[in-house]
Amino acid sequence: MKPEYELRLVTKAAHLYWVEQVRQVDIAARLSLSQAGVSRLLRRAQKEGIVSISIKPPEGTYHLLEEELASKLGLDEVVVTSCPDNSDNAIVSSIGEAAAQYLASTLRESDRVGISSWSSALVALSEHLPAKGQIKAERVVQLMGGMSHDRAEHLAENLTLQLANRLAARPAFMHVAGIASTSDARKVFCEEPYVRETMALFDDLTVALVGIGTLAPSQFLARSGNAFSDEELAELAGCGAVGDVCLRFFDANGQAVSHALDERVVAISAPSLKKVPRVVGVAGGHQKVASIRAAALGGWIQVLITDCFTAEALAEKASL
Amino acid sequence: MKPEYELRLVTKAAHLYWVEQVRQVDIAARLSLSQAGVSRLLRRAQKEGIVSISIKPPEGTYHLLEEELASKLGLDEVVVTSCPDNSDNAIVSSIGEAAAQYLASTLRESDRVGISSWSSALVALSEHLPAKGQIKAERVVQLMGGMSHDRAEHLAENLTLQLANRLAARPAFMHVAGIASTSDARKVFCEEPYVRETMALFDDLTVALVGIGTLAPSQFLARSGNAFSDEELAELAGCGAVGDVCLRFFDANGQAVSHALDERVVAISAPSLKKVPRVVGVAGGHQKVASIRAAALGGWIQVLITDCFTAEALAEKASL
DNA sequence: TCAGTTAATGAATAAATATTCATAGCGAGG
DNA sequence: CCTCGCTATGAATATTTATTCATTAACTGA
Repeated sequence: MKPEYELRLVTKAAHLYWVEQVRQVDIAARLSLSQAGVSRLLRRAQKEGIVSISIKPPEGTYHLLEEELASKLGLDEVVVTSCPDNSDNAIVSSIGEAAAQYLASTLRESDRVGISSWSSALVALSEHLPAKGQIKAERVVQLMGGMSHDRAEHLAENLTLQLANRLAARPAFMHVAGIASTSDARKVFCEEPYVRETMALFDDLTVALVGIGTLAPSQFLARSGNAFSDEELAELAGCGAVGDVCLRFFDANGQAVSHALDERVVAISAPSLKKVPRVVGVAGGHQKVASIRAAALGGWIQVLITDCFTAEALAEKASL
Repeated sequence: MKPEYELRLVTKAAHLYWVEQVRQVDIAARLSLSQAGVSRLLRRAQKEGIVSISIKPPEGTYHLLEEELASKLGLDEVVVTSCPDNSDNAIVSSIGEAAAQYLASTLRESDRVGISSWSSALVALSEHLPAKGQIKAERVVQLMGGMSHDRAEHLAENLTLQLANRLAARPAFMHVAGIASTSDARKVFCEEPYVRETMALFDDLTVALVGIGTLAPSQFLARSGNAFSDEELAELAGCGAVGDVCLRFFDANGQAVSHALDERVVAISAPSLKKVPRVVGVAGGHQKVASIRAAALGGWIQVLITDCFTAEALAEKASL
């Protein structure tokens, strides 16, 4: 058959199928060939680029950026939220809400959820979950100690509790400070029955919700009074550390930085954290770009929820 | 659920499905919903115009023009061929070839094919059919008399014979002139056994291949010596006739023009012609635009095969 | 608060599409 | 002229997608 007429058939079939929405059997009848033949014509039309299918993302969605980040950072999924401006307030609120949506649509009743604390984004997440519990989980497990020693904020416990309530899940608390004064003190903490019980759940989690920290303690964290000192931070920086997840620090490529301070942290261990099937990092802000990138590259998180400004910066940085 | 996140899901599903070619079940798994849900998201994506599918016709194909003509002229199918220039030679050759392709891909072995003659495009059609007969028909039936009275060309018979040979079909000839000198003479012709036999087949055709004539006899037709005189043509024109199929004349809207000359034509009758399920008109050239349009509007043909220049002119005319 | 209505959901099923397989035509090389 | 391998084809089948249906959740107006 003349190639020109063949092309005409391909084009016609493509038009009928994709534009006029005609079924393949009907096209087959009209073109006097079998349905299998039409299927083949259509495959050819795709291969030869006669049809082009394009997705135009609605305002406020960023699927290309998400794809790009997921592939460049080796993540399973990236959610990029639109955000009115790049202030920390706006970012925290928008990614918190998105994270809530993400949880709402992916959480199963059988999930055992770990939660790191000291993150305003995670607080926002919890607050955006519907209070009426149609979204459920089995357990909500606090991943790091968080009790403030000089204020009665009990922030980490509060967050864990609130999340557990909203998810109609049984909570597991740490009830101790996240940073012990010495490694021996940490050992003592870990011997506490509460803590042992909770830590026993770490290897059985299905999801973890974590913030991603930078070396400079966030205002939030500083206010809690529960952070490393400037000297300690400087020492970590000297070892190449750029950020942390649950106070487990890593360098710019995500490689774990081992350091004596590690021994004072009362939290899920790096190996246990890496064994959690789905770690969801919720973070945004220009000061966090480097640590987010590192957390992703190092495999500390599988899912990233961030805002469009941070996402842009990450994409730019990743493409260098 | 927040409409923004919902949109994100729709977009994501659309991207995965149409760009990444992921199966709905796999998308469902990734998005944590059922396959039915994905199907619904995708439907929404189409409805809301998030996906746009466009067909870009390869060089030399004219599917939009074909669609337009088919709908405006009320035809089942239109084939528009590309054509190097708008000379009659180029047109006849290209539409002849296209018509051959069309026949090749739509003719069944059980088809009974009528053929009008006196048309250079039909000659080209026949010549472009592969001589080795993989395309077959049951019968090839001459629809009009065509024997020249002063030259031994036997053109119509030749065409019928050639077509029958190429289609491995049994031919049925008229063996008389297409225009009798008087209506009585026509009656005598029609009593001829040959003619009666052939005409008996007219009501049982499945396809007819016809040229479309203008009032000014074509050079081809004039040379055959078998045409109406200038006075007769003027008379027809006076009745509003603009063209003919098988010497059955019609006006600009395709309404049959009845006239005494009708009684002298030895050919398939207008009613019989209109009963043929699929009449394929093969014609092109700027002088034929009006008669092609009329033939289509009057329901004389169901399929039109023409060139891109004529098609453009038809589309322009039809949109007025 | 509660019945009545509407909308959303996924399992089951129906419909549509892709693939497999057996067959037939065609060209190249004996 | 024949045989081999290649391609093209449609019937049968497997896979994938759309729809139906029953259930549940959410919303509305007493």
